[in-house]
Amino acid sequence: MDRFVIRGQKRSYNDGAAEDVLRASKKVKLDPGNDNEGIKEEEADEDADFAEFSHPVPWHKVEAEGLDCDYALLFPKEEADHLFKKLEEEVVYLTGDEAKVQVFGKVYNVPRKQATYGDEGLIYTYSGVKHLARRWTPTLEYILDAVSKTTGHTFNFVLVNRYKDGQDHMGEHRDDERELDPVSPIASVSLGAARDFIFRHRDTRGKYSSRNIEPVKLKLAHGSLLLMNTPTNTHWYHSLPARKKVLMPRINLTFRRILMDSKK
DNA sequence: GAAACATCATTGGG
DNA sequence: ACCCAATGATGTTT
Repeated sequence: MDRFVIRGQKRSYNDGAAEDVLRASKKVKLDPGNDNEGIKEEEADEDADFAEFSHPVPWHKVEAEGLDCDYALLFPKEEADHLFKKLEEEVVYLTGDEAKVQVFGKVYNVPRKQATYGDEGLIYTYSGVKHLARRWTPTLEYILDAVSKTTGHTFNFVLVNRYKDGQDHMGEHRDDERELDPVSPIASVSLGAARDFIFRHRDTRGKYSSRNIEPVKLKLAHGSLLLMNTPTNTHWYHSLPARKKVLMPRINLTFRRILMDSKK
């Protein structure tokens, strides 16, 4: 299977036909089995959308007030299958105290598995606990490379979250840690079981919310890439809700740019 | 009708 | 001021 060789291989969507594929697929439904409001089917400025990326894949703009995301299928199924398997072999998840979180005085296991990888010396803070990033594995480096080429952005860190089935989930939060580069997008790669992903505007939370803005609901497919651009993460919370009918695992990689010498 | 889902209030130490 | 997860209540959807 040499086409999965790490680095230096031509990607299947990068061949001569890519431009035609790109033109042909103006509108891809993210959630064909579900006719809901999930994605706004905007297709006004395809050219503008694609122009900013050096590595053309068919992007789909997801927009709302203060929300700006781009969604694309980055890896074809075969390759996504392979990458998932390799990550299952390579990724070392946090255990023990590092896999626990304290909420209202009680200690819980986080309802998923987490790992942090990145450039040497990078530290990620989750819920008050600092985690030293492990060195990149070959597969993570390969995916990092694909994401960088596709988005035109560089990243020096990835948070890996593994959801063993639909019971595993992540509560509503923002990725607005102080150590993150505020102008850099966050790139979220999904492998394995497709899961619902929900954005909620911060001003719609709670009983006496000041605004009435519809949530933005996506289904993150196997092999997909969701780019969350600024200022999405300052105005919108997101969550990965439990879905009891999902029986298979999902691995999510969120690539970030962490400021190295953050003198605050 | 039952199960799943959605939303809110409640719980506090760091 | 905010974050993090579970639980119970209540309402809605499938």
